Amino acid sequence: MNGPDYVAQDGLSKQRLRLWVNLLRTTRSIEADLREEMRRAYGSTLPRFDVLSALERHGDGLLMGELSRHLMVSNGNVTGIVERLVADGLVERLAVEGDRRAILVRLTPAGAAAFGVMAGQHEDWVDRRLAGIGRDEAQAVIDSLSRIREDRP
Amino acid sequence: MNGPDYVAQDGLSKQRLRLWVNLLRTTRSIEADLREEMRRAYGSTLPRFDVLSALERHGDGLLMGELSRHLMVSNGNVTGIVERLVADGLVERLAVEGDRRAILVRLTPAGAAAFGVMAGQHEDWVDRRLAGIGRDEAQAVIDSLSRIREDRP
DNA sequence: TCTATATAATTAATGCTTGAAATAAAACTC
DNA sequence: GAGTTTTATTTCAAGCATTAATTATATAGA
Repeated sequence: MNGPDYVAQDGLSKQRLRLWVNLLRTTRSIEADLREEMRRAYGSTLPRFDVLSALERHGDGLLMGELSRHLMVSNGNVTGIVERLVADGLVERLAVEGDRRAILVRLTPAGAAAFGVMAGQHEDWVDRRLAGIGRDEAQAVIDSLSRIREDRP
Repeated sequence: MNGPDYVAQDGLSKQRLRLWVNLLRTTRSIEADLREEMRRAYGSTLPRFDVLSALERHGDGLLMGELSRHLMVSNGNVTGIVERLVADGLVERLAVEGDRRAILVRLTPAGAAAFGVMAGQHEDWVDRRLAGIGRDEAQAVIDSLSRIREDRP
């Protein structure tokens, strides 16, 4: 707690804070751009896209709880988003054989079609937004971020 | 659009998409942890902390619009958060000499004191959450993120 | 089997967030 | 200096998000 050790520790903590601020600002900036495009092009939102995307990757459907864990958002949140997607006919709720508490959520054909169109465009928006980043640099950042997530106490 | 070029381009776009997904998941994970701590320790929220933090860095106060740009959130959003902070006595609104449209927002002494307590703790939470990242690695990620933000079209 | 506990999902209250419309004041322009 | 445009902020409606409480069902133990 004296001399160079303390200074080094203090500087490192500040550096990590800078990293966090950069992470937050960058994510917000990209998210704002994608939200704007999604609204302009499809009159839709990112949370809706995220739900469709998760369901696309799990063609057999997901339980509400699984969906909530995949998206890292609360249970009650998913209820509302799925409700609106059901109202738009993009998603359907199915009873689960053998567990009457559970509800399976799945893309409808219309939902799969809508997602197919959006997903390509979405990838393109991201590609343009990250145009300055090459393969190796991307991998390096991915590795750092993965470690942060796994290091969680 | 054929052979290795296409494959390379395609792979890079997918890689950038992976980078974006990692960015989003990591930021959400850290944000969720910080929100939880902030709620538990101070019964407060991150958006409120962000406003106090911006005002701390600008001791003379900020206009609503400047605050909104600093935080990268909408104008109407700031109105609501500042309103609650004013109600709690942490922030005050002042008329601006020479422009009766504008409103200057500033920390009250109570707000400065409250922020002082929270800021140290906040830095510590971030430090622990990013404990696996060293100085050079942090700098490398910061550099990549900064470039992404500056590359904005 | 009865009861206690755990799990799946929804509901409710509150706060955050956006985009668009409204208000009001300042700055231009003719 | 009257009318137009721009700027600063708020208001509003809708959707997103969280936590806590509730409902309903399933599981485990006595």
